[in-house]
Amino acid sequence: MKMPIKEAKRSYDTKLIEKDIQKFWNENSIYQKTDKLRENSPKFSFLDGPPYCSGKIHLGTAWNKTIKDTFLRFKSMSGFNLRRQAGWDTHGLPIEHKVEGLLGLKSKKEIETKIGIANFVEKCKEFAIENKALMTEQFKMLGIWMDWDNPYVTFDTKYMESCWWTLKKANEKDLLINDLRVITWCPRCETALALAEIDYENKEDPSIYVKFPLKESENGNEYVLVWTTTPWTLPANMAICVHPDFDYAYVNVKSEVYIMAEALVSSIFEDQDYEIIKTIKGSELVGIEYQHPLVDEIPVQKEFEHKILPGEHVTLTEGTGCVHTAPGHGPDDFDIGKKYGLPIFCPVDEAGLFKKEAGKYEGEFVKEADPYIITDLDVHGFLFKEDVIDHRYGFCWRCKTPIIYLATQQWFLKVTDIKDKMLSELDHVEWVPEWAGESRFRNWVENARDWTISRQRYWGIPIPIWRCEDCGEITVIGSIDELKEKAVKGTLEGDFIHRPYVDEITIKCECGGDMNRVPDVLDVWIDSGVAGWAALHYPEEKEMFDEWFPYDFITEGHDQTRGWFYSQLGCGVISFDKAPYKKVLMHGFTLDEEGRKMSKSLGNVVAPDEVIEQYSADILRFYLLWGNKPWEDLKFTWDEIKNVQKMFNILWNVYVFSTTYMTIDNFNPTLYTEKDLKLRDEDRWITSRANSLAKEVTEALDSLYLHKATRAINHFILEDLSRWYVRLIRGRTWVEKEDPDKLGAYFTLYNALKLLIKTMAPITPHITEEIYQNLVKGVEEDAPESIHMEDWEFNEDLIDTELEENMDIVRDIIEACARGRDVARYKLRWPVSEIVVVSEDRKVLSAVESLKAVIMEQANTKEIIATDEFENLKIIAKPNLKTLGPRLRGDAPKVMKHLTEADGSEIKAILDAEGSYSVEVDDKTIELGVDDILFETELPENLVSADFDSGNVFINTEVTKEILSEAMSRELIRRVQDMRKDLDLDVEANIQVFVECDEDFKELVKPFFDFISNEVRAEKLSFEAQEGDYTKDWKIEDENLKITIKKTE
RNA sequence: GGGCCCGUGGCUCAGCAUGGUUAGAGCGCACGGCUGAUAACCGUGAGGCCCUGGGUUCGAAUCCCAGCGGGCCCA
Repeated sequence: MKMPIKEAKRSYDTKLIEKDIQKFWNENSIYQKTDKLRENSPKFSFLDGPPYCSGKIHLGTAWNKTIKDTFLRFKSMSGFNLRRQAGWDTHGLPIEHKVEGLLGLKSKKEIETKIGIANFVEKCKEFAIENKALMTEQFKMLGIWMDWDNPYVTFDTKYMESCWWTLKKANEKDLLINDLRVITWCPRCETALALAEIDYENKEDPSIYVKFPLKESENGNEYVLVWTTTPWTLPANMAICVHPDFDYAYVNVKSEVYIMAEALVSSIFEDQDYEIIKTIKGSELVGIEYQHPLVDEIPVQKEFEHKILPGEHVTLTEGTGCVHTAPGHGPDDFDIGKKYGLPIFCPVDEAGLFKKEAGKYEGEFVKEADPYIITDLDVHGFLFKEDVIDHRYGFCWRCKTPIIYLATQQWFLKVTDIKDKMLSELDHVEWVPEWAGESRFRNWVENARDWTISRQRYWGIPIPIWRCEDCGEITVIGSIDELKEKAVKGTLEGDFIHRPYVDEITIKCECGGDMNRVPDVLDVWIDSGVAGWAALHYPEEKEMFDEWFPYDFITEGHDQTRGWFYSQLGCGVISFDKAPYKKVLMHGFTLDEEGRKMSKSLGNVVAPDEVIEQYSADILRFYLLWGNKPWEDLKFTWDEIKNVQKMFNILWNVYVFSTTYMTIDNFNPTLYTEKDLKLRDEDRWITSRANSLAKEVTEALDSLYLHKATRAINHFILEDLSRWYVRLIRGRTWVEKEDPDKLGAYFTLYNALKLLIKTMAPITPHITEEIYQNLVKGVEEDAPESIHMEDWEFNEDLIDTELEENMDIVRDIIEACARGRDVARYKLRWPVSEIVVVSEDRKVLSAVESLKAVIMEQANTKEIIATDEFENLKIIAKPNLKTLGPRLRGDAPKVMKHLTEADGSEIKAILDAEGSYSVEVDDKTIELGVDDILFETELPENLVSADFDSGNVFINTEVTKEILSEAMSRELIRRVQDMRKDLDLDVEANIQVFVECDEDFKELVKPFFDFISNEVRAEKLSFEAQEGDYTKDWKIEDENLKITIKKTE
């Protein structure tokens, strides 16, 4: 025999519940059992986008995992065998920085000189492991079910091995190249950065116009005018680009001539007198030689030729149309340099310091050299104008140092060669929302450039390239076995695959020379890009891969357009010629209440633990899926969290209400079939609603419209269950016997609640489990051990849309009755004799007919009538003086007297039938037409009306003796109930009641003795004064009375 | 400069892919009510050029075009 349903705790103690439930899951291995349960079901594979091991999850991460968890729990209940391995991103700059800080290291060089790479890497690893453990706990607190015991971790040897394999694959396809190119560079981290590693923020920079003197000009006074915001790149100037098709003007100002785009002349010389001497095409300027403005400072510059070159990239949006070109410091510049055979002159080293070639500026940090360069230009008279500009600039995403462009030798993946394949693969991926893939991501891929994958750092997957010292040949190692086979020197044990151990391994080249590893590590975006197969350790292990790859579903934030969505697609195409995922949900960002990004510097970060601490994991989860559409940014607002909490409180109250009565009656739904019960319309209605809800939620979750699911649940709990159904059945729960009518309510409530918590389980796994363990497990012998092991199901046959529509109408009507009573100051506690519902809508009339009992009880009326016309209205006819006044003159008052005295409805009938009505006045007969008479209606006395959507209600508020008698009885009951509550009596406790009052009052309530006794659970109701446990004076209407209650044992 | 998204009462958001009575909630505000789910709850009311301007249509918050404002990504 199972434990029966127990009375729920009065207060909703979320923290305790969640702690207990998580303990229950742990101790009974519920997660493992749930997965095992569906082991032989159809597969559904999911890949977790690995969060970075920063140590603390933020709200966005919480949102991300909540979406994943909800969808996966839903899939699991729907009968799928899931792969939901958690993943961790562990390598890279953020941890390196953190460790540098911890160890008090100030530069990259100090890592090698002060503590050594081995110690440094070891520390990074320790740090990652620590953080991973911390974050796992935080995710568990949120109730996220993933395989936490067997996650994939990017520093695992096996994981890295799979990554190497992908690089080898790239090399086989000739997609792995080494090249000198201008790339984005962080001078603080002294490493290359990929586009995905750059943040853009506003920054102030100098904005200067520089005069480049022509080598030969008539009066020696002609200059090319050039604009730049990076003066430090001027030492590397090799050319000036003009657009061959634009018009260029020779502008004479004072005694000097400036060459620049004609279209921009007025914006540069706005307040000055100037004269355009001549205008020529840009193409005509090509080939003109000029002199570098800083030759005195940078002697090397004397050795170069400087010319004007054509450039299609030149625009007229800003500047002068003459573009300073430094092939060592800009991608466009670099392309021009290559095209015209310019030297790729880059006098800046990896730390951003000017090298010897930079002459006077040697040793200076580039950005700090700006003022010196500007001053020098000014001294030479080459500075035309100096200003400051506030513009968007790129920063290293981890250390926030402004990036610079440098020409360096790096390793690239030739994404440009596989771009077309990536785009065609993209067509096979389903995106939610559609535009995320069709527009946003497609646009990003279309503009893809080759991917710089080498990093000059330590904590990362070492690039698996060995190069021969003698012949320069390279080998890309694709597995540990291959390395072991080819290695001639170095350790091959322990964590040998990380730096520095891997650096010591040498390989024999075919030429007989020694091959050493290229000392770079890989861009961390490669780490996660290969997760699809590295997590399965492919190709070393093939079985799992065949079962699960490619993945059915992934979901991440919109920042991953340039990140993980992209890196996975690229790596997938390199490795398998296909996208590794089939369906993607792109979700939004969490913003603060003002819609700003949450960031430490703004101090507006809300931590998930803070929300869990104050509210609960379930409330946070529900809120995150409720506040907004998943793909839009979510403004986090505490007020809204509070709102969600209110909803859960109400759900809890419904649960408390249910268990209170079910416990008293020791109710067990498995003992009854529908034959034993009396089911009312409202029971069938809530059953229908519950199934409709389940259907709606199914569709919403399936399509990832998660907000629709939560909103539907919210509506059901508040409107249908709490505000309506519980209200309707309240009377039935108070009956003190094995009443089929009461049992019908219990039975229905039980099943509605059960279906509701099952439907909510994926979203709020704790509270639903809590209710399930008591309610369902309390009575159902063969119920699964956990709600999460239940099957996702609902019964479409129980959905009765007509009944649901009728109930909607009836609710409207009942609310209208309440409004009417309110206007008439007539309490709901007092019954009325009759209510008439008037509507021309047949649906309304039939709804009233079919749910008559509901209205009668809720509107507290003895009679309900539905009709399309209300006959009791008094119709008053009045003359239309606008038409009659001028016509009748003196007779008008007489006609008025006649009309008001006559029966209005009779006049209306005649007028409607004959089109006119005649009045006899002083021997005259006056014919009145339709326009001559106005009708007004008047409610008979004791009648009050109110409107609802498609009609009106009329309430008869006449207080007859019978009505008053019942009203007084109910008033009395209310008082006694109030006193019971003051005494804090058990719901089922019996009492004795003694009432002292006038004889009149006694007579009034006498017919309701039994009713009163029953309602207040009085064994004895007497009108004699007697001592008791509690006595209180009351006033009902004008009646003073004294009530005494005595507890009975 | 380009791509994408967003713009609905004071606030947070539905509704918009599929155009159709009077645009819905909740919070807040004002007023009222209820009292065995009650450290709750319920009702009523005020409050909307649905960003602006064009267009398509019998009909536009919804579809199309242009603009304005905000955000993200890129140049």
